[in-house]
Amino acid sequence: MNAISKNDLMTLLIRALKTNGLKITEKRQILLNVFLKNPDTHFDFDTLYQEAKKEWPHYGVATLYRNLRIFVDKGILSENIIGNKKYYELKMFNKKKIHAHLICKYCGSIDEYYSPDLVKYIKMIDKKYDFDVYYGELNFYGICSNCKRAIKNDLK
Amino acid sequence: MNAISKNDLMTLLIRALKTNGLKITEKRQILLNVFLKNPDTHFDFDTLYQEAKKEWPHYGVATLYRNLRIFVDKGILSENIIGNKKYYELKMFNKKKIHAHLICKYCGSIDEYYSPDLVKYIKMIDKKYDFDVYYGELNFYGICSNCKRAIKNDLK
DNA sequence: TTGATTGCAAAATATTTGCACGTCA
DNA sequence: TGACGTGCAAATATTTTGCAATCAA
Repeated sequence: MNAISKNDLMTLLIRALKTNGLKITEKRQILLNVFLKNPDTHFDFDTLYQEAKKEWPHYGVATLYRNLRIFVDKGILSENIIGNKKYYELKMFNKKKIHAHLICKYCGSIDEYYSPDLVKYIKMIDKKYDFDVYYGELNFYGICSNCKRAIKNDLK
Repeated sequence: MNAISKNDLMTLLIRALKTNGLKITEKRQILLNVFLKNPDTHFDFDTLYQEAKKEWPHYGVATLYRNLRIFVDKGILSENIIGNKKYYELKMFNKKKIHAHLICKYCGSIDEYYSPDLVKYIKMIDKKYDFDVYYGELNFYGICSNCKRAIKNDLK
């Protein structure tokens, strides 16, 4: 196994900042670190804000809003709106790039789903509509297997 | 051709209101009529508000917000968030139900796309993840054919 | 040094709510 | 009539902006 360490990932992220002409500030590192600590999570604004404040109590909302926007623009984070909330995730972790979210209406869990069929499907859109897809948001709402099981048990 | 007339569609919508225990008020009819007038359009709040005000100058924001939420909850309208805006469309027109939006980053146009492959794709998710999909939002961002052509001409 | 970044507070937007009045069934 | 719906204004929530101070390069 050659899993990439969190330190390595941070190095990559810092390189990404440099590449984009952004300064490596402590506030930005704190933010990116929140993502690194929990790579599979989709964070909403409030959670990010609370987590950032744990590291730096004076972290300002404006700073967070500004950096989120910059990071999304520069392609470091992706933004996904589910329900009424915006969720952010490190694009780095989604080498799969375009993936789908499976959102459970019962427990609110957000899982990711990816398959080569999705790529095939997108290529088909390109061809059929002469539309160049370069990014996609796919949200499927439904009931996850855990909740299905729980519901069945309740009915017993 | 047996195209359904707008009157018929309004009748269906009114029936939908009744079925859901909602009163048939003038304000609601005005709102639904905005959608009927332009069936293929995805309306944002401001556009809906302006259109409603044309028919009833005192139409209030609260009324519009409330009715939009009710209609979305009852499944009469669907809500889709693109960029920072919420867009609404009559579900009635989307018998296809789950369809994708092709959003052009240049001109902002929003086209709809549907194919049986999408249905197949969703069924696969059901099976593979044991996740019951009952609704989906799919937004693909890219460049539409018109803009591609325009860009090519500019480069000449 | 110098332009980018930050925190704070204020401003601008977006959305919801309380309430008196109106109206659909 | 009576519950539901509406408009207005006020309250909240969300996001952006101006600006002086600070910081990274």
